[in-house]
Amino acid sequence: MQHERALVWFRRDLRLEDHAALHQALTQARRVHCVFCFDSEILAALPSRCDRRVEFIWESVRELRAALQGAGGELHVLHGPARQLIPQLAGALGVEAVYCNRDYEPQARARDAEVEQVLRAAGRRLYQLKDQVIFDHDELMTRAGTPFAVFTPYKRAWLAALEEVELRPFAVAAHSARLDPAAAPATPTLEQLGFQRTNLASLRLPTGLGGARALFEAFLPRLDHYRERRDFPALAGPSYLSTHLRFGTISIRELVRAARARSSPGADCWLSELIWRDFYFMILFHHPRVVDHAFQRERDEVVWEQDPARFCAWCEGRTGYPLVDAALRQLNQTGYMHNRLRMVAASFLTKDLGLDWRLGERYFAAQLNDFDLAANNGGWQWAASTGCDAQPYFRVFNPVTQSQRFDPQGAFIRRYVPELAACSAKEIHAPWLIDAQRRRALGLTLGESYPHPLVDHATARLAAIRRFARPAR
DNA sequence: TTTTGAGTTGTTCGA
DNA sequence: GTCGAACAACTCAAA
Repeated sequence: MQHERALVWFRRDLRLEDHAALHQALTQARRVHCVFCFDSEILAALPSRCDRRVEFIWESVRELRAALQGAGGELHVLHGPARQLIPQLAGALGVEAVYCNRDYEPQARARDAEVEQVLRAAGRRLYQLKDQVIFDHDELMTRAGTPFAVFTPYKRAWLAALEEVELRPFAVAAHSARLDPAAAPATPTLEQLGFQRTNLASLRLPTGLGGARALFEAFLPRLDHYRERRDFPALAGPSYLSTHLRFGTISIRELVRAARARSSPGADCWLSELIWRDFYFMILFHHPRVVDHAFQRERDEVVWEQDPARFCAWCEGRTGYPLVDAALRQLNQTGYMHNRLRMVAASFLTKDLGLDWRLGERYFAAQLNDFDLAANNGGWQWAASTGCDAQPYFRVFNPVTQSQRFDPQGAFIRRYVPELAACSAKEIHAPWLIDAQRRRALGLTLGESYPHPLVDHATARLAAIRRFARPAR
């Protein structure tokens, strides 16, 4: 036994099972305390006091606390600056070590480095465990010893390495008697944190461990169909686990085990998406500059348009392109956007409107329940053709073609753009092409009941390609 | 060191 | 409607 007392610091890993830091602490210490801190520095930076993510975390923390109590332990729930409160609590409890799961975002790394320093000055240790990813930033390297920069070779190396590991769950139950049950103050209310209720409860996004379990169980029978269904926003193709993966209410290892247990094209395809997640964490760790710069340095020279009115129309789902508008309205109303639509929306902002990818990235960051810096940044830079392994710049999505291909009946558009609900499946993708008489019959007045298209796609596409083309040599 | 093969998600044009 | 080529070279990763 290495330590008499330890403290497990929960952050984006709000579960009890298959939890690396908790498992390690229970293995190495006789007495284990647990803490979660609503970090006032993070909360203050949020754009709104009405934030589904905060409510989701708050609900999940309450469930985690109940689960810990059920297992014979307790969860200290703090509110304030984590980099001060965590070392303070470690001191008050007299622990020798603090255990947490590693975070890859630049700000979190800075915070953790500071906490480690303060703890060390007081003679305590901070252990950071691998838990968010299957393979850490330094575990998969090219033969030249450099980090991968292209997905496919990374994926090959990742799959080869997966063959060599067992991915056994980090069991907690065996040592749960070591959890310390000493009472802790009540969990602050949402109001005390400075936040209001949102429409979270009305969404199909159950919170906490139980919510993650329910979504996972519901997805398993669909897993084998993932590949055929995932691109159609009107279908239940994806797992809808992204927010749970973001806040760690389910373990990535459990998902990978499930994918590996099947051998179907659907399971392989889904596993590939999980590998993208590891890939972007790795990229962010090695290249923190991508947070506000193009991964491809020469793409920082691209001159973007300045047009706040158009940006605003995009945000509000008023571009006049039905699928793009449906996508943004889905985001605004629910905090979720289907992955296919994230690409369509990002392509439209950066290629059709010629606006800086960082604007869209920050808007998504503010709105997405599942917002994760690494994946969001990677996805935006892919779509904007500025990233590592990005889409070639001349490959520009056609918002009408994408609409016809991936929402052929217009079912998804009708859900979020009701003013077009009466249009036929043929008409709904490009309402400006409907002739005047038929438009009157539909009660559709462009510019009034639904906007004119903000730009002409064919023209915008050529402008986008020019924007990226290098000057003639 | 040099060479070789390959690269998430697409669109348009012309035959 | 269907098909293949062009889009534009460039860089990465492995042999």
